Amino acid sequence: MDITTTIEDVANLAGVSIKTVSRVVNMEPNVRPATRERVQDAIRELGYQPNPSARGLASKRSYLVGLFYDDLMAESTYIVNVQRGVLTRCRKEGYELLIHPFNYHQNGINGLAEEITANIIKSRIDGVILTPPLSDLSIAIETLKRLDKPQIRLSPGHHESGSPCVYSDDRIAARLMTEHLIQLGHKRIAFIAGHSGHLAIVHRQTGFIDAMTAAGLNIDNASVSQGSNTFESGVKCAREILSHERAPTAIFASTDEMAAGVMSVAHQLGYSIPGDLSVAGYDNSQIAHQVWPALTTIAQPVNEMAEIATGLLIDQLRGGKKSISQVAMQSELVLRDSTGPAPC
Amino acid sequence: MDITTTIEDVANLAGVSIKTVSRVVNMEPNVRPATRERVQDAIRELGYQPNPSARGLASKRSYLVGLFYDDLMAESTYIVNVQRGVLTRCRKEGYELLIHPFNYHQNGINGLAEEITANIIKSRIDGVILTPPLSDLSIAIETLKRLDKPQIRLSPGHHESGSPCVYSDDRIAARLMTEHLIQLGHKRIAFIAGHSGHLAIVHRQTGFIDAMTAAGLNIDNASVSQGSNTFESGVKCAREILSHERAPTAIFASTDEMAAGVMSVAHQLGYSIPGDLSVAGYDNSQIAHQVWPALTTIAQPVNEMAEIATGLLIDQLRGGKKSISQVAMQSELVLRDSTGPAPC
DNA sequence: ACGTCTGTTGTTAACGTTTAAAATGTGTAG
DNA sequence: CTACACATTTTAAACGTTAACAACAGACGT
Repeated sequence: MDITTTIEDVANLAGVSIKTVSRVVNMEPNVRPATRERVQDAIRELGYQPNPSARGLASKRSYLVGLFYDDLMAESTYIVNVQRGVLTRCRKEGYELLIHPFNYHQNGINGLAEEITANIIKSRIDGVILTPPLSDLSIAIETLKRLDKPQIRLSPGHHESGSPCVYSDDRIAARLMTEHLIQLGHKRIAFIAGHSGHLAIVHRQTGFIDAMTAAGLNIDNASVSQGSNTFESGVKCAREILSHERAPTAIFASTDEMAAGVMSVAHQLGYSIPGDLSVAGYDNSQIAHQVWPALTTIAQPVNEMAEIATGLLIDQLRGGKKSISQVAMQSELVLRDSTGPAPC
Repeated sequence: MDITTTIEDVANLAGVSIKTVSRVVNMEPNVRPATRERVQDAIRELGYQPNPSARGLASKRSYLVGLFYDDLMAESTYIVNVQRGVLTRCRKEGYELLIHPFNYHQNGINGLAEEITANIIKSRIDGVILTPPLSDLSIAIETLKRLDKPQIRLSPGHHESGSPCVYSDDRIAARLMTEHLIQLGHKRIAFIAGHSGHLAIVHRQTGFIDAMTAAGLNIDNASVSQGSNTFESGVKCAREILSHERAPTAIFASTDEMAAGVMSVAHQLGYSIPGDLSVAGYDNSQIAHQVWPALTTIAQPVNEMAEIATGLLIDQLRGGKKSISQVAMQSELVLRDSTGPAPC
């Protein structure tokens, strides 16, 4: 129970050398089952916890993983869930998590490389989990490679880079959502794109276009407007979209925040949702439950993806199987009350 | 620039012993300015970064601080801002942050003590930042004291415990908000309380009662209803409150999420805000901007509080001034468009 | 000039673990 | 019964830093 119990105490109690204790602790082979048992008993009895600093010094590992994300995303449901998933896995595997938000919009893209380098050198991180939009910046990927830091990316789609990655295909999911709207009879559907620095947004837009094209529906200039992921930008876009003479009967916003902005405007303008206008979002954020009616959206299994990614990273750190480098996960269409049949 | 540069390399380049380099790195006294300069040049030239594991091993410090919070709060704007503030200060001071969400609702309050103990022993944390509602549980405070871990609390009000704390007085701020509503001419004001496990909520309710009593306004049973901090609970309470024959003309919800729930119901029932009904929240969460009209609320300087708290903790860790143990910060009334004059 | 103090620098031994190499046992084939 | 291979265990030397103490230098009072 004492925090100052050392490997030597355990060795003495078990009547073996410290190296044998080390073997047991690290689950190394070549320990006789009986010995292993004896050591484990001693560990339990003394409540021994290996000293991470000593370990780190001797083995040149820190048992720390870093979560790198865009500070602008810090408040998003996405990042919070990633944190949760990563933490869950870290605890299981005996790793700790260091969170590192980045502010690369001020210093530009080169500043980012420097900032990453500084962070890696200063912190003793063993490996990095990269989240969007950082995970889609080759400068980030390459910088970490140059520093020889194991990394795993969470990404909105398949990627050629060959760097290990857990992804869900946003293009397919966006297509799914659009098809849902089309099935409800909507013909004039508007899409609100988001921050173009996010690859996810690009994929979602492509998925929208895929579905529209496949259904033979018209995509004119007015069909796609440019937001920036935020509620406010959703408001702005909606004002514009709904001011047109032949306004769409459905709006698919590429983030839930923007969709919430759309709904707010729609209510103000007297639209009934989904009677007059269907609204769909993407991400299954908290806000999707906090609007009325509840928002139809796409849910990625963020928690699970983060857990899996962390697992893969730790495998990599343990020098194990580098084979599995790309894992695909399925997003889900969550039908709620903000979408309904097109008005006649 | 090489990550494997050691203190010895620096010592050789500067022509001094490693101890002198150590002195310079740790800003210890008794180094001649000229020597210090020479060492600093060498450090710069080699891009030397002290090895944290070696440091930790020798000094029994880890340069890691832990942020302990309730996992249920993980998605709140509050916790996100605390994370940001803490990180800002940690970076300045050369510390790293370990985030530790706790799930003590399943295992009960005793489970919490064990969980904290396990976390402290396993992780090499030097000190802990406790956030509400953990910071108001004496079991948490006492457990850390027993483990001899320096701690600092972020709290919604003054506290007798004597443990160091940065707080903003929620009672006073809630009184301020209530007075604002009273000044607008409201006489029937409803208060929606939140999760009673949060001391903040209790203080906010007391502040509400303070103001009502001081103004000679009636507080009957119907004036205070019981929510649980969430949007959904706000919806539930609002349905009830607004179903009464003499419904209030203003509702003060003790969290923004609940206030947003209230607004959603009010819109559905055809109330105009703030024409027919004023709504106020607390926390200045993201959602306060994402409702229409924008929500009048109370803003705590969360970022700043977290920074200061972290600074105090690190001072403590450095063995410095333990004198300043309670810092009070001012919350601010943020007037937006959801509150207005009472209807005649 | 001498000792003494004070500020500066150096030396040596931890700190608790892993790694590499050496030593001991244990079983099996000849 | 011996020898050799192989599994298990021990020993000794890192790892890079700080802590404790020793040594040295120059300033100062006597």
